[in-house]
Amino acid sequence: MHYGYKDLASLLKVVAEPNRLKILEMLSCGEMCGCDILAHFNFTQPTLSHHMSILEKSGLVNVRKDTKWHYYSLNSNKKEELISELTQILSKTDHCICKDSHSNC
Amino acid sequence: MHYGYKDLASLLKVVAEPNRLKILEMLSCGEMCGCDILAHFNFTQPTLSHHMSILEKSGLVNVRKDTKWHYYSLNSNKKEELISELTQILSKTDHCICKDSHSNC
DNA sequence: CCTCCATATAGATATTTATCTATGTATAAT
DNA sequence: ATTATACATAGATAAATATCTATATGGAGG
Repeated sequence: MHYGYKDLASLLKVVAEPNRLKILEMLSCGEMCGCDILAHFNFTQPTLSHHMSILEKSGLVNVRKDTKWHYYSLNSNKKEELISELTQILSKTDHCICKDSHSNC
Repeated sequence: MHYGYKDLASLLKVVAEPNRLKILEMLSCGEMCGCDILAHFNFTQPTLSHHMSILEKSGLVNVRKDTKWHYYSLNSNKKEELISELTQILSKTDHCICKDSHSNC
């Protein structure tokens, strides 16, 4: 159920990039194909392909492939999961590492 | 009021590191000094110093310096700000870039 | 004054990563 | 068939960064 530090950090790294943040914001409005996304950026198509691949592998973005076009959309479940995990790790909880018997704090 | 993509990405980068996530979780339980934090990790003291410096500069962590010891604590306002900004950018809103007249999506 | 302890700084290194150019693949249209 | 379009892959490069060792700073206590 809960992510480890490494897994959550990996997911946060996906989001910790200005261009990917902008892409995610765009997808929050609805499905878009790659070429329409690309039109909003100054970088090249292989760079977008790289970013979309990272977003896809993270699970934050889904793809629907219709012949030539790839339609990308935000995975709301994964988005909620990210925010939930981040919120919990930054909040005082019972299962905090400081409540651990191995801890000396 | 709102962060730009670059600013939010910078703040997310601070959090997108497993050791810093663990530090922040520890601080969510309350104030801790550097040497107590260090005891929970396998890396060296300069490495902790590096991580604490990043956390401090980001505003996510406050420091209270009492002679030899530095007591670190979580800045709840900044934490809330981070979660709020991330939530908003991933949510369908009126000021989304897709509503921009310069956009063609 | 000298020694321990907590923290910071300097400098080096290895890894990651965002970007590019060049090219490949697959589908659509003429 | 040929050309154009959408996307992916390969390989190179420059920048960022997490870590280390070595050393400095500065307070506490004998």
